[in-house]
Amino acid sequence: MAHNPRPALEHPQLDTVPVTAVLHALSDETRLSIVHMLRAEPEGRACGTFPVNVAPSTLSHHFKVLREAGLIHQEDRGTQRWTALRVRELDARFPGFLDAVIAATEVGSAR
Amino acid sequence: MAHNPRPALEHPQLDTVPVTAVLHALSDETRLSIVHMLRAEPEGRACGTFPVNVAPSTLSHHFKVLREAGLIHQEDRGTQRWTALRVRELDARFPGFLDAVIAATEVGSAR
DNA sequence: TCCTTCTTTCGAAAGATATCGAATGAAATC
DNA sequence: GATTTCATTCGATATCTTTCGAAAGAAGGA
Repeated sequence: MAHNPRPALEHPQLDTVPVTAVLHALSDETRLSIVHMLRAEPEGRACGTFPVNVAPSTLSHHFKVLREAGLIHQEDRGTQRWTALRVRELDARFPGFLDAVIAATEVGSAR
Repeated sequence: MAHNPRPALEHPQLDTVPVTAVLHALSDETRLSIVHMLRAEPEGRACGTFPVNVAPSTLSHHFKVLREAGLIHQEDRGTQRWTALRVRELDARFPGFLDAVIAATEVGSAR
């Protein structure tokens, strides 16, 4: 059997993403912590390197939600998948939003 | 039988509300539209006067979610319940957040 | 007191979500 | 080609959400 190459990942244009989808994507603790980490690393990082307390399959699910909400960009690099925040596009589409969320999380007595 | 007075409504301190709860509260279209309307009316308005497409019991549920997330304040006035956005407190706790969400909704090709 | 108005609670149903383990797939290396 | 690594999909489950209609409760006015 011939090997099929990995399917291209879909990244929606931010214009087409409902604001509610973005808010929903961020309303989960695990996902919010991922966004928070990515905010501090503009280069991004590999999926498996996030220190989260869920199984790999669950983590994969969360990445899918984040990607489909337009929050992250992912690309394959060898056996790993590189993940980065779509900072510029997000700032353009939702001015001030990302910063406000990050700031709110940092103050965060409560997450 | 003596009539019991209406129970006092609980309004959490914003310090104690997880950011994720706020995000979740806003991630529903109906609730987001309510917040949007309230943003334009600092005095607030009566529960029943919101032009939304859900049954009264459903609307009541949404108000509860918004209230418990610290987004709105409610008080009884006669037979009606007056609802207002907790703008000042929200701006203090989550600087820039409310404005960013409202702005994002207004641009809103997609909600 | 009776009736109307406003809103909530209750019970129930349908749908979405987070979670995991096992199996699968692709890339790189041996 | 075989093996290892990285990440996903699948199937299953438990929980949470949204939604409604019916019933109940409180306030105010007739």
